[in-house]
Amino acid sequence: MNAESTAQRNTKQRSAVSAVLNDTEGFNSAQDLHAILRERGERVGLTTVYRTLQGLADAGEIDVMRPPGGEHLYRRCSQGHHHHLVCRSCGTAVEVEGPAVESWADRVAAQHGFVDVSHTMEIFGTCPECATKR
Amino acid sequence: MNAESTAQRNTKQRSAVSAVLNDTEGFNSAQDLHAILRERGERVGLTTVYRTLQGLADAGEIDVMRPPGGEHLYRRCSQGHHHHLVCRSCGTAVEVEGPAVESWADRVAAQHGFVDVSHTMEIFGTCPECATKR
DNA sequence: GCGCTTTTGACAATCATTATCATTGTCGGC
DNA sequence: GCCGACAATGATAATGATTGTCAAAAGCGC
Repeated sequence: MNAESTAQRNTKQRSAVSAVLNDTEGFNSAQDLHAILRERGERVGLTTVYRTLQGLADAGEIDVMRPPGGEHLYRRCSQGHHHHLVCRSCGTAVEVEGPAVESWADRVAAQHGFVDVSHTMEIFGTCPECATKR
Repeated sequence: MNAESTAQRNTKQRSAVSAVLNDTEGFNSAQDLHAILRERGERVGLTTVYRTLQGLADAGEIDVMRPPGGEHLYRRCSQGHHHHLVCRSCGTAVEVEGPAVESWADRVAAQHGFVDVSHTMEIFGTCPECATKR
């Protein structure tokens, strides 16, 4: 048994996925990223995109969001723990930090005796641009 | 066209689904609820279960959770806005309130000019029982 | 009771994600 | 630089929850 099973090998595909995540701004679904790679002429299988994204997510290098609608969305984000304020219309995402929220979640969990605590939070709304447009 | 299309009719199926939600404690998937109805001898189609749950969720009578894993989980909850502290192992769910979180979310969204704001939050952890067991 | 309208439910369709497995590419040692 | 073991890849099939469809079967108002 070894906890250090970081037997990750460097492959072109992995770099390609990572590169696309660098170039794209908002959240993208796995299928979107796959399509972008295709357009770029990169030969990457859909399966690999999923696997790579999972790996990156596990490594904490990208953020995953599960919006109501069923698709997983991925995005390269700044390091550290933070949450997202997402526009329902255009998908623009703003990174926000809420130390108060973190501590509140931990505190509440501790009060109930829960350990090994994590949490998820997303804020949805309509951004100024989309609000004026409609 | 009428915005007041709350033309809900009372049917046995709807009562049955609601009854099961009353009897069950934790979160249940639509398929679980359907199975329970079957065991009870109620004749309810899977489609109807989904539709009924959606309706109840829209009406705010039940809560929906989308845990990482893909299934929608439903639960009858106390009225009003609140969040859940869920055990990863046994699924026990505690309702928690966090006025601070609500106001924080609203404030942050407002700062960025977002309107029509909503948010989702789930706290995951291991409950005392499961923690001592392992 | 009657008729209109909603609801139901069996089944098919959808669609993102995961599993499969033979082939290919990397890495580390020689 | 070359080789062999082993992880990574990727085309395809499988999975499985959710949604769509539409004829038949209840509700509700009168």
